[in-house]
Amino acid sequence: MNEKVKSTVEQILTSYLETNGLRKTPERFAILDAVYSQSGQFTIEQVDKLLLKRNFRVSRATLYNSMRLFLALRLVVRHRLAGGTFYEACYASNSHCYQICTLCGKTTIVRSGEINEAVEQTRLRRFHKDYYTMYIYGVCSTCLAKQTRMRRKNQKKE
Amino acid sequence: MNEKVKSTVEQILTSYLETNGLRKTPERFAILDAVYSQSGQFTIEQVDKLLLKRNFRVSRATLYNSMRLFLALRLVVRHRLAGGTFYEACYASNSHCYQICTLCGKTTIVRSGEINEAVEQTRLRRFHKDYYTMYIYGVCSTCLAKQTRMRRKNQKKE
DNA sequence: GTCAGTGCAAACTTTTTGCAACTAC
DNA sequence: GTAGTTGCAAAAAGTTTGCACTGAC
Repeated sequence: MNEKVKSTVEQILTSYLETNGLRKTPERFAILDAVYSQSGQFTIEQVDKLLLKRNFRVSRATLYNSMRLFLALRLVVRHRLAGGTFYEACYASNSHCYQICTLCGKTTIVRSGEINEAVEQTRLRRFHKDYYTMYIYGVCSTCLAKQTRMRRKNQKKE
Repeated sequence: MNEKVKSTVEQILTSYLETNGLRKTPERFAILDAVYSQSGQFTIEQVDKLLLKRNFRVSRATLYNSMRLFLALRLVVRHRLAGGTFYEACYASNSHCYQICTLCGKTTIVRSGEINEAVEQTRLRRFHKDYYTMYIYGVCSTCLAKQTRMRRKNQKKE
């Protein structure tokens, strides 16, 4: 993640902490930086490892506390998928759409104006929309190819 | 859930087990029936409780194994939300859209032709679409009203 | 100096696993 | 009879909590 984004989210965190009378601890900023140094989806474990590599030790509790804070500020999103819990830095994009392969678990972000539009258009009853998360499940081309190959093999056997 | 649906899903399970050389154990059918006796979202715990009420004891392992089986057959969907993990009976409707209140956690199913259409229209790269799950986050009218009342109160104080 | 925040370890929740016993086929 | 399944208990994974200590303000 580039430095400009990092300084922007740092700014968001700073002003949130200040206006709410919370403390600007080095841990929070170190964790935020580590989060925005990840590419794509990552686990709590990976954040911890990166921090250690940078010689910054934090406790599990602090790590989870900070992630919960970032989650509330929507500086990260959390995905609790079949393969486990993953986080993702998400500054400035509130709604998200992913395609997930049900065979290998590979997850890719999808950008679709049509879907955005459709959600926008949809009127919900007794509800004020804020943002959405969508998971489109299916089979990626790699797994599809494997399946096809498999089937051919089995047919030859018979 | 009505009896017709129950017998249909039982049928689906039966034929799956038969064609795959798996066993039609009483546990599997008891659990499936309990799942389809729930209304709306439910937890593993609730399924267990209903089974106990019916004098049918199953181990945790069997419960989870069966749910995993039903998940694969798409007789249930699993939601791993902030408030915990919930399951939902879902025969014959593959894609799902929910509105979730980020304040009280209330979840309601949304039926939107527009969204279905939009997903249908969206072309994904190197991916064969199957079904989707969408969560629209926001604030429900009840919580919205509470917030508004709260604000008025605070303004009066000042 | 004060209190929010941290580290630590233990607790807790949820889910999985290994193994012996059981049973559907 | 023989695998596929189950029950049990222990383990694993993921997350929270209580408490003493620390450090940002």
